[in-house]
Parts: sequence; structure tokens; C-alpha cells
Amino acid sequence: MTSSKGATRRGRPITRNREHVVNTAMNAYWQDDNAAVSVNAICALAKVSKPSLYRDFGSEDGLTTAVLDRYAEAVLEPLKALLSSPSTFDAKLDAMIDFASQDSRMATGCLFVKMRATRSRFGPRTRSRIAAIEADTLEGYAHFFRESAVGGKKRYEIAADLAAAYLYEQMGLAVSQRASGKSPESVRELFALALSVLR
Amino acid sequence: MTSSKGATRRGRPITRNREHVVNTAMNAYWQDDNAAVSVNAICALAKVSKPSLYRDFGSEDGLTTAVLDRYAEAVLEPLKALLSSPSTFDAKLDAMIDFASQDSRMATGCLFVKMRATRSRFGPRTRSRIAAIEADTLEGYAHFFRESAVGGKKRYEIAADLAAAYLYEQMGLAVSQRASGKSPESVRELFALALSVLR
DNA sequence: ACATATAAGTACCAGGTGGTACGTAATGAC
DNA sequence: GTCATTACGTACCACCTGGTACTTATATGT
Repeated sequence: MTSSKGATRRGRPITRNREHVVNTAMNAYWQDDNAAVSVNAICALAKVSKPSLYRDFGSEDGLTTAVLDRYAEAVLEPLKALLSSPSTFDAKLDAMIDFASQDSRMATGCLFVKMRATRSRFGPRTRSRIAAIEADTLEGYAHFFRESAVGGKKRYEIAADLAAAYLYEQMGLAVSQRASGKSPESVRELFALALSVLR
Repeated sequence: MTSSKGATRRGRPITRNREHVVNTAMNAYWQDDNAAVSVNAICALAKVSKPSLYRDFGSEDGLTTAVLDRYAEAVLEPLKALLSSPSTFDAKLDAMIDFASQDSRMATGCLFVKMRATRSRFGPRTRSRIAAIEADTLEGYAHFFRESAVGGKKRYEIAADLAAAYLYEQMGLAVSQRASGKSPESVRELFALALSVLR
């Protein structure tokens, strides 16, 4: 679709594509305990030379930005969609608990939460993406609570913004616990206890 | 007290003492956003040459262990003592909230929590100290809840160990929020909401 | 005065980091 | 075939990391 016109491309054909590198890097950052994965390590994992990587992403900041965007699209968006599904308030909270404590995607934690925790390691572009995703998530949560307040079975006495911030922080805590190896059952127990104040 | 005997020490007198280096390093680790403070930076801050530091502590692991011990003694012990003070259950929880959200010692977060979050960066000795302090803290909290269950005004329906783990995690979350610059008021609000399930 | 003992710093080590200059390989256009 | 065009990787850069061999400064014992 990129070169459908008659003018065929000239020169050596490209062998490594961006997608492959982004996925490899995402998995590396995601899996690793520490968020200290070097570009050298990523090049070795993706079997791409460093200049190739730098031609595709410009800098480490560019790479981590691309990784974060990919993660947001692949994992965060589905989670966000979960909140606007047609189901009850309590069922949605239960779904959040399931997701954080049981879902295999959170087995090694949430990449966004990890990157947020070590954000000082990243460049300015990545940092601003992190801030943007945080704001977007908080707004999504606040919307969820506002909706529930008018349509739900019970009115909310605590402010939607407070509830949103609370859910956001507790969600981050729960996935951090999974990343540190805590058992899904323990995470579930603690997370459910924390969210019980919202019901 | 170290050389009270008649036999006076021979050789060049020592100029830099361990305490000074430990305090400097503790403040550096504590203050810094990232826990990535290099030994070079600490040497520069403490105005000590690298070999001197290595003679005193053996390795980076030795230094971080000493720092953690000093922090435990200076900050964690007073906090622990707070739980065994003669006051009511609710007052003690309030004191915890005050400490995490208002106390100036937590203005840049809790060094233990920071080191725990980045524990993969440290050597084996430091890591085992972190684990020991965690176990000790959890046991202290569990004891607190067990005591409250028998002598307090209300019995506990949730297990003391669960309550202890919950308090431990919420405490860590609250001080992390302070470390990341969140306002004391916001931290207090969220932390108080979290602890409300314990009352 | 001189030897001995101790503590301190200079100047280095190998290895890893993010990042790049430059030669080379593979294609289409002519 | 020859040439321009493009993608690619080798081999490097300066800088920083934790860690150390070796010299030098300053004290006491005799």
C-alpha cells in the first residue's frame, strides 16, 4: 500500500522493519525486573545493528516513545474499553480486579506503570507521553465514576476525581505487586479490599 | 573510647570518618529522584577519594547496606515505636496518616521504599537487608492489629496478617506519592480513604 | 634522625553506555 | 555493464561505571 504507484523503489531492499524492533523492545522492557534495558541489549535481541535502530527511531527516547505508544494501543486501550462496556458498576470494578490480579498480560506487571516509576530514566518525549497517558487514564476513570453516579444504582458521596485518583493509584499498586512476584491470590485479596471503599 | 589505653595509635591520623560518608550517601540516595546515585557522585559529595570509601565499606553493596541500616535506625525505628505508644487504635492510624502525608522526613519519600522499588540495582547484602526490614515491618504491623483485636474497642473480622500487608502496601504507596511530588493534602486524602477500610 | 605504621589520594583498569562516521552490499534505471 | 540510490553493519567515539595498584603524606616508636 505504501508504494502502489508505478515508480518502484530504488536501492537495497529493507530487511528489518520497525514493528519487529518495537515488539522486541517492548517485551524486553516489559519482562525485565529493572527497566534498565540498554539499546545494545535490544539490538542483540532484535538482531538489528545499532545504526539501523537509530535510523528508525533517532534516539533511545524515540524508541521508548514508540514502545510506549505500542503498549498503550495493545494493552491500555482494551482495558479502557472495558470501562465503557455495557455492564454494571460493580461488574466493572470486578473486571478491573480480575485484570490486575489474574490476567496473563499483567503477569510481569504493567509496562506503563514500570516506565512511570522509572520515568527519570527516559527522555523528554517519553516522559511527556507518560504524563499524557496518565492524564487520559485519570479522565477515563473520572468519566466512569461520573456516569455511574447519574445512571448507577447508588449515588457517589465522594468526588469522581478523588475516586478516579484512588482507582488509578490502587491499580498501579496491584500490578506492581504482580511484577514483584506476589501471588495473584494475594494481589486480588489486597486489591479487592482497597476497592471495597468505592462500592 | 576506641583508644583509651596507653598504646597510642601509630601512623597518619584519620581525617574522614564513616559516619560522614554514610550520612552524605543517605541524603543523596534519599533526595534523588532516581536511586541511580553513583559511588563517584557520593565521593564527590562527601569529598572523599574512592579508595577511602572502598576501604571503609568494601564495595558499593557495603555502602548501601550501611546507608540502609542508618536509615532504619534514624527513621524506621521511631515510626515503629509509634505503634507501641500508649494510645488508641484510631489515633495510631491517624498518626500513620500524619507521618506519611505531612511529616517532613517523608517530603522526598521513604528511602526504604525507594530502595525496595529498585532493589535489583543493589548487591546481595543490601537486598537481604531490605527483605529483613520488610519482614520485620510486616510483623510489627501484624502485632499491632493482633493487639488491637484483643484489647481494642472492636474486634477484627479481617485477619491481622492481611491487615498488616494492606497497611504496609498503602504506606508504601503514600510515601511514593510524596516522593513523586504529589501534594501532602492529596496524599492524605487518598491514604485516609484507603485506611478507612481498617476502621 | 630514622624506620615503621597507617591513611590518604592520583591515576589507572576493564567493561558498559548512548551514539555515529564510513565503507559495503544490493537493488533499479539507463 | 555501469551508475546512482538506498539499506545495512563494522568499528569506532567520548563518557561513565564499579573497583584497585601504587605513590605520597603524616603520624609514632626507638
